[in-house]
Amino acid sequence: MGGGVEISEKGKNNVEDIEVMDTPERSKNRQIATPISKFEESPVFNFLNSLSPIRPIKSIHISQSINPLSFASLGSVFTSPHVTSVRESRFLQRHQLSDPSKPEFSTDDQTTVDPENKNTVNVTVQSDEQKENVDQRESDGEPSYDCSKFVVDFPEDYECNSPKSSIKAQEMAGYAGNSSELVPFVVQDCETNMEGVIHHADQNNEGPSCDWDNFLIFESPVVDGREENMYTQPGDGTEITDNAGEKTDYEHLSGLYRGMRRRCLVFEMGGARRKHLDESSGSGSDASVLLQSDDNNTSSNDHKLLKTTKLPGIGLHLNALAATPKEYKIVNPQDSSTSRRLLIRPSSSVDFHTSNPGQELLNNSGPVALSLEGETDSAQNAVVGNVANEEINPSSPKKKRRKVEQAGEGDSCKRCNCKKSKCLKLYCECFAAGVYCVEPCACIDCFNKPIHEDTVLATRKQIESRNPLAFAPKVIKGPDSVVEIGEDPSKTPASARHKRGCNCKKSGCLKKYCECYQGGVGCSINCRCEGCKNAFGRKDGSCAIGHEAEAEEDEVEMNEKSMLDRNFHKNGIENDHETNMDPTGLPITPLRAARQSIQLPLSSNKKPPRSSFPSIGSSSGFNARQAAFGGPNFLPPPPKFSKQLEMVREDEMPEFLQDGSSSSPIRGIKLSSPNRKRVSPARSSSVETSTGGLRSSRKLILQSIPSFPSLTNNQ
DNA sequence: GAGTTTGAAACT
DNA sequence: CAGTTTCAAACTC
Repeated sequence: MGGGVEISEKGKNNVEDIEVMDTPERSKNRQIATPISKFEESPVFNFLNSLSPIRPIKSIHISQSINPLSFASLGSVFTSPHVTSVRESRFLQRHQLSDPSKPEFSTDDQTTVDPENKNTVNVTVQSDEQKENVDQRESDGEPSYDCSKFVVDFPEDYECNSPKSSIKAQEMAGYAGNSSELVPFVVQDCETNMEGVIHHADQNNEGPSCDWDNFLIFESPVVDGREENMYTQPGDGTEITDNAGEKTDYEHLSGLYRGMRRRCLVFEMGGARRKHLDESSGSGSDASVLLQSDDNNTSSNDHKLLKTTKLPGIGLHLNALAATPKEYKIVNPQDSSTSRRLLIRPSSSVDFHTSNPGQELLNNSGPVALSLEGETDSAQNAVVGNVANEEINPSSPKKKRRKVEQAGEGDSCKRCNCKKSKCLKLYCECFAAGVYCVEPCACIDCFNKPIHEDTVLATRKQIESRNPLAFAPKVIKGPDSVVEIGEDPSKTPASARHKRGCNCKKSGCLKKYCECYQGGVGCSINCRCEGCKNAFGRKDGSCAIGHEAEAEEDEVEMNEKSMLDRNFHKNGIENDHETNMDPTGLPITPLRAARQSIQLPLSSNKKPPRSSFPSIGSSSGFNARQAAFGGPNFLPPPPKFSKQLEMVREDEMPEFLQDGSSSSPIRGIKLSSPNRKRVSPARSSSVETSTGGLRSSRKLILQSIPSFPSLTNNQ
């Protein structure tokens, strides 16, 4: 991408430049949000405000803001996966953060994590809050991107943004449509944040610097002259290096800064990075080493960042998410578990998952993150080395799995036991989830590893050719769980649905055999199940829990579908949101990484769900569900599919953009015949996805529709 | 831990 | 498209 180039060019630019680089979301939010200032005064707003550590300076558009996020960058989404990735990252971040259960959140001393958490305080409120934060940031001139998380915590303390930012943000709104442009922006946002911080530090060595020190725990050996050299880029370096005398203090900052920027870069520019990685020689054994070797500042930056954050899973993938609290603290970059990468192709479409800066920050597996896109040979090798264990030691898969489960790892971490499929079929959870198999896996003859990237990608393509939505999330969650904040929490969110529906005959949709149940969603008319007793909602519309919502949803869904169709005809864009999947097949893996979970209601399982989702991704949906099921204690097994829910839409969008004709919303709409045995994935999925999105945010959708025109216009 | 059940995925 | 087979997870003992 040109993003890299732009970045370097703009590197000099300080806050101002960065500020200028408004994120697409931001711009959109701004556009959409402005009218919504009225929400500030709403009780909900107040509530959220109370929850949020950050003081809302600007009006917060709760409901609408959500839309922007979810739909937000239609243009961007369509245009570039990168942009979406960023957005996705937000979602991920939110979810992760949102989960209260996680130790991370609970601990105050978490230097790196907590800050972020602050950013995304409550899951239920998350989107709103985030928006608030975003708004604030916008108002403050702070970049809204995930990469800016660091800054986010310190918004007040570190107000590096120049007033110009707000003004420029508007200007930037025009960019929303252009992905290529957006990417750089994102990167810059990251940089900007950091720069802003740095500037601030320069100006005020005192306060902020101290905080940063605490915040930034740079373990990385990398902080040395060499690194300095590596990182010094035009502009960036200047700021950091300018204060030679104070260099010591800034090293951390610079490292962080660099790391952030790199992260952005990395995610944004998978291809470039990949190249670099390939070039990098190899000390492949250690991912961190690889990173360092990486020619771009980015790699080293990430490395630093990763180390700095010390949170596992920075790259965030499923692995990262899966990491147990312990793992988080003990982050071992080399640990294969952490090193799992999404099976994303270097291509843009894939980048989504990589782009979860937020998560990355949260989760430390920096090297992992790199590996995601990188797939560099060396990187691969490094990863491979880690992964090799899996292949070599397939023994006691269940044991491992259980162990992991017990450890509290969530869905985010897939662990398969494939023996015959070579982990190249959808039978393999890892493969299906778009992630490489990792150590915990007990698979045999596994080809789902970075080493076999080509094979994996080829296989993926093949499968996708067969079923474009094969890798799409099976359960579709509402555009934003937050959406339903206003609704009665006791009701089942019903924001999620299984795209294709299940075909259960004996399990009564009460066991994890049922994808719907596993995904924590109710069965719908799309299901061909027999004797459905799904606790989340029965096919017939009755729902053991929150059936009201369920039934309501169905109705709404139908209405929505019709609405959507109409709207689609008009705009032709909306679908994109909901429909994901890159035709190329590059998944949305990143999204999957998110694997937010909607937790199952009391699962019959005594054991923790195989892929028990750590509480990381508690989504609003989850919360609602939780409430519905009886509160915090209720921890249903994490849905296997929910993982990808949030990001899905965005991911899917590109495809539609590319091929709008192929999946017309209309076509999809009438997918569901109750009795149909199998729904053609493409249709059903597209439709369902759209509907799913609608459901979750049906109210929003209606609202959001109007906003689209503006977005498109910008483009 | 081994074996069974289940339903999705894959195949025909 | 329907039926069958394969597969691996979920589950039971």
